Amino acid sequence: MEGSSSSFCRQVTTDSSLQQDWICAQDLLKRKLVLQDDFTWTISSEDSCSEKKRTDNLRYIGGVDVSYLKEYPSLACGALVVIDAYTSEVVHEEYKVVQLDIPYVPGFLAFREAPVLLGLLDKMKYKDYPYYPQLLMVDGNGILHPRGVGLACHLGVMADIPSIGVGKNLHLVDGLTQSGVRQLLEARKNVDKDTIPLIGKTGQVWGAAMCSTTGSSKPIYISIGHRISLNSSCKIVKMCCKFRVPEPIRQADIRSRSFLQKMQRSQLQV
DNA sequence: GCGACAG
DNA sequence: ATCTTGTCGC
Repeated sequence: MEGSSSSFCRQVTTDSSLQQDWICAQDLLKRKLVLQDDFTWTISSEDSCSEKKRTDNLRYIGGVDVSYLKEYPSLACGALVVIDAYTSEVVHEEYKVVQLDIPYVPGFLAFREAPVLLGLLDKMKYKDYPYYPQLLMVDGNGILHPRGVGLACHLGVMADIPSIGVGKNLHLVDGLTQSGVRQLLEARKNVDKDTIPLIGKTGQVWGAAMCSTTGSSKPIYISIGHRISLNSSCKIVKMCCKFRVPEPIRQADIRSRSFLQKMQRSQLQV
């Protein structure tokens, strides 16, 4: 039948009028973005900070991620962890298991993952827990996005918190390619640079690619989320990288996955 | 027209 | 994103 292919496409790509709504929402969010440093704390530059200035330093960094199970693709676990930048230890963790009916569509990740994550931030604030994060690190991009408003921007604006986007894979935008970026990084290694700006064919700076650990060839992709500059973003991410993925996101990733799997096992035994 | 596409 | 074991190396 002639209608079969179009209805199949509609299933896969999501209703187009819904996507128009999403684009509209993203355009509104984009107007509220602040692309420069807008916070009161300072970034601890190793030991060069005096004892009394320490209290003004960035200390509590939030990391968020969402995990899934293959068996139940619509089941998800959102996680928010807070890391003490001085010790790298987790000082707070929040989880929420939800059913997600919104599919993952490239360019619209926020509409799938933001609600549960915003709920976790709200809960921390509402319950007046200590360690409410001063900054949010997000597993997903900031302005490195087809319309310049990725998940990290979305969360930053909605929760009014400085945020940084960290992608493990490059979102292909404005002519950027993985291979092109890697070539540039390879060339810069000879001059002791592990971070390069991501400049598209239009000249736009979308973020930065960083080889975050010594000797790693696979970069991570950093972009502004909200209320922070790219420079500060890179400094902070670098500061958090014990491994390739910065600790706040890495812990959110590990713990959300294990939370979901523990839950699955206990359900099976009942 | 075809392929590519964060998590 | 998800599944999965061992295994190579510091």
